Amino acid sequence: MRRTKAEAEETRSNILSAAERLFYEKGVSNATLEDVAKAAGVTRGAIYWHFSNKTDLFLALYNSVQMPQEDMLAREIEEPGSDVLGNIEKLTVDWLDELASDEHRQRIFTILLRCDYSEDLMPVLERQQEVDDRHAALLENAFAKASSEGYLDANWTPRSATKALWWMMGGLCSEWLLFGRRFDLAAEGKDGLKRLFAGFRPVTIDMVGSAEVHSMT
Amino acid sequence: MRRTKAEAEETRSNILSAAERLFYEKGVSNATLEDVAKAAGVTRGAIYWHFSNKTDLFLALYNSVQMPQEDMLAREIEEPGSDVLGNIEKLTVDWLDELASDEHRQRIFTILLRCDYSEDLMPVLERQQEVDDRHAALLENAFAKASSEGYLDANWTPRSATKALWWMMGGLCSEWLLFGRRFDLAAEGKDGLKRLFAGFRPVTIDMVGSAEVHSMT
DNA sequence: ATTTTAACATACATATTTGTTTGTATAATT
DNA sequence: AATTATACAAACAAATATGTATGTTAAAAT
Repeated sequence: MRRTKAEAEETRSNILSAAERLFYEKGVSNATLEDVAKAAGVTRGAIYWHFSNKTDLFLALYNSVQMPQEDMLAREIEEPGSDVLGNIEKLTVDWLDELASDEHRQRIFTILLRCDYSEDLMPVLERQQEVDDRHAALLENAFAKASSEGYLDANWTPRSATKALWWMMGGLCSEWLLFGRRFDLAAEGKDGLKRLFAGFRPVTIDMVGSAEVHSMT
Repeated sequence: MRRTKAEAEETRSNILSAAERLFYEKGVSNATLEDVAKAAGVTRGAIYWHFSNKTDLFLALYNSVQMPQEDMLAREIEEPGSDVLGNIEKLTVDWLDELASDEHRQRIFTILLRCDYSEDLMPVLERQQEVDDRHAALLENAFAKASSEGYLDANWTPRSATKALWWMMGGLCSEWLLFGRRFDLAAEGKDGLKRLFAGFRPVTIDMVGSAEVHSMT
């Protein structure tokens, strides 16, 4: 039953998809390698051939998903003179759209969210932290640029705006993923972001007219 | 070795605390009942006497933490004429303070966040959802009251404000709990909430002065 | 055409965890 | 004071998952 290299690569990939489905459905630690093997149409022998153990399989799965478009974010910031806040907002909304339409990514993120990280999975947590930190730093740079150009309302600092956006995105996606996707992520997210970003932009005189003016109490 | 009723109740509580610590440290599914028993200074016999199995123990632990102060929120809304938005903000900040100073609650929440919910734990997830929904509904009521009294900026609706606040709190607490509490939850949370709530309040003429006025492009 | 080796399947040995059963000392009951 | 039921500990049985070792077949290599 010796397979050609292409076939072997296919079973490897089959194992990975099966692992993704089962880790997602039963949780990483509740899914057994026997389950994964059966779902992939192979025996554990195949799994142990391609991966050294469950942790290794998990790490391979984790590495198989390419993380969000940092480069895009970085490039958007470079673009001079354009509407920086608008760019950030668009990028964020796009990211939500992608997540909403990519079940693969949904499952991976869900797995990452709700797996309990025992000691051997710590590298995953740490790498997640790294990526997050870099990402947040880029965001803060973008907001800093917006701020220096006068496009950030005085109420916000680059750092606070970054965090508000970050936390809102985190809460939004977590709730959506963990609680059965009970709402339209793209639509609701877009709406929420629109309002949040409206708050980021400086207030202009003509905006005040529409609101009732309250006297200070 | 038959113990008095009080002693028995104490071992039961010891088991619960040990379970809390170990579920927190190793994750629910990676912590064995033997671990818990050892940590509690008993044998598994004691655990099986007080609880029927691990799931039951987990549920008991979950039930032992009283959920956030819905009643307080409900009462605050009733209070007439007062600054509703201010009340919500204060309540939220207080909630963060409590979480920041209550390690017990921190561990419970962390456990709930990162345990993978296999089928037998589903009741927990569902109850969490229930509580969350009720809580969110109360919040929305409060924002609706604020709105009807003209205290909510036109940019926001009760529902959108609720969600923005909800998601931000969720993201904030999740990041803090899951990523090693790397920042000052109470301080940063308070700051972020201050800015978010500033955006909730209607803009008044005198606020515009401090900001540079940009011409419309 | 042989030989070798890659890509698995199969079988096995072991460790781990769980659930249950039995034993037992003592508090509570009568 | 004798009995009973409680609150466990200790032992046992069974299931489950893991890791490894061995077998097998066909693709490559020679």
